Amino acid sequence: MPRKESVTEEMILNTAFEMAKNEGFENVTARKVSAAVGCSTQPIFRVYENMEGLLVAVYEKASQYFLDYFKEYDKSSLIPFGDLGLAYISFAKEEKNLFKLLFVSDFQKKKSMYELLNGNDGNVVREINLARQRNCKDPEGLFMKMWIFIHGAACMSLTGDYDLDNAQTSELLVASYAAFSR
Amino acid sequence: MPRKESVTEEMILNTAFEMAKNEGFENVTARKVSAAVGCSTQPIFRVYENMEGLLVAVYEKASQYFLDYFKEYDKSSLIPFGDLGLAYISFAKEEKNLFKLLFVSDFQKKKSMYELLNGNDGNVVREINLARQRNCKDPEGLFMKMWIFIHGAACMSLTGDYDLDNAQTSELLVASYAAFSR
DNA sequence: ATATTAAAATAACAAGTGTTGTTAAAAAGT
DNA sequence: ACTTTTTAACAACACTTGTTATTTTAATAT
Repeated sequence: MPRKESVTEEMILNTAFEMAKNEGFENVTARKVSAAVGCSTQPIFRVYENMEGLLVAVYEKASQYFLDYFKEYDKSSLIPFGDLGLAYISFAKEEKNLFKLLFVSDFQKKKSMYELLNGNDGNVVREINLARQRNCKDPEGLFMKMWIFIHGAACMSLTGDYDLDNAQTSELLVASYAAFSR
Repeated sequence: MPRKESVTEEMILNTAFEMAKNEGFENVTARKVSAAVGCSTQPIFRVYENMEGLLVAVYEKASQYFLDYFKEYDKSSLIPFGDLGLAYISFAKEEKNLFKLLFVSDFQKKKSMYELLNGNDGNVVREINLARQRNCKDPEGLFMKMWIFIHGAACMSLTGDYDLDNAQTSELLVASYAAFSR
């Protein structure tokens, strides 16, 4: 006897996510989402308790999107942190809005950088172990230095102050690994 | 014959700047500024054509504030880019809101990172020349690498992912200079 | 067919934003 | 005193935000 739902949680979340991706997280508003879905604001508040609920869901989807992005990424780097770093910088360049949300915003429910990077597959731990296998004496310290560098390049790309392509970035990471790991 | 002005441009700008510094640039609104000044919104629009005019003035004041901050900063680093880098990271830690405005936001009227850093005194050029004097073969390339690293540390401090004090940071910069400059 | 019941639409509220008439107030020349 | 001129306040407009009360719509069981 109840009316069949025509606006699903999936429709709302996908639309809100695309909006965060294309127009920025701060532009995800109830009215804009509902207009894009093609409904009133009401279905949003049936599915989510309030806007914060939807925004948390968008954030979660964004973090999963990043992990999937990395999983799909070419894994041919010769150095530890090379693939992860190249994917990270490339993600910053290609998905500025999502990168900002995940790694530079002060969104309340944000995970720490390490937690998000590591993911369920232990991306960071794996790379640190790889460095250890290569007789690096302080793999954690190496990770710290490498990641400060990688994060710096990624953040500079957001403001247009970093303009190297993937091949050049790859060389740069190899050079910085060589510099830091002696 | 004119009525004496009781709300000056200086009062408005100083108040708006303090607000950007303490509560964030995005919270500088006409009503909040006027409430803090203790007047109506009217004087703001007498002095500035519109809010963008005030915001640009706040931005300019913030960039001057950064340059003054650097000028006052301890200049005892033994390496090129050491003082500038340490001041930059320290500024990011102490003045998160202003740092975000100046170096990570997408404010329309923003200067490029290099332009702002260099300032009127040629801070960057001076450091690059210092590196050249020390027989560095590619001082510009060294600056790029060093600054990617420095910017990375500064940005990570914004999100709580970098937690070294000034002494540790100083050591880190010396180490990275040693690594990059061979 | 009709009653039931949940979904969706409509419309509104309250709070916030930039901005702009209009009006009151005050200082100074006449 | 009176007029001129500038400043500032008040109030309002038009807009956006999250949220919610009310009404309409649709699907099904009876």
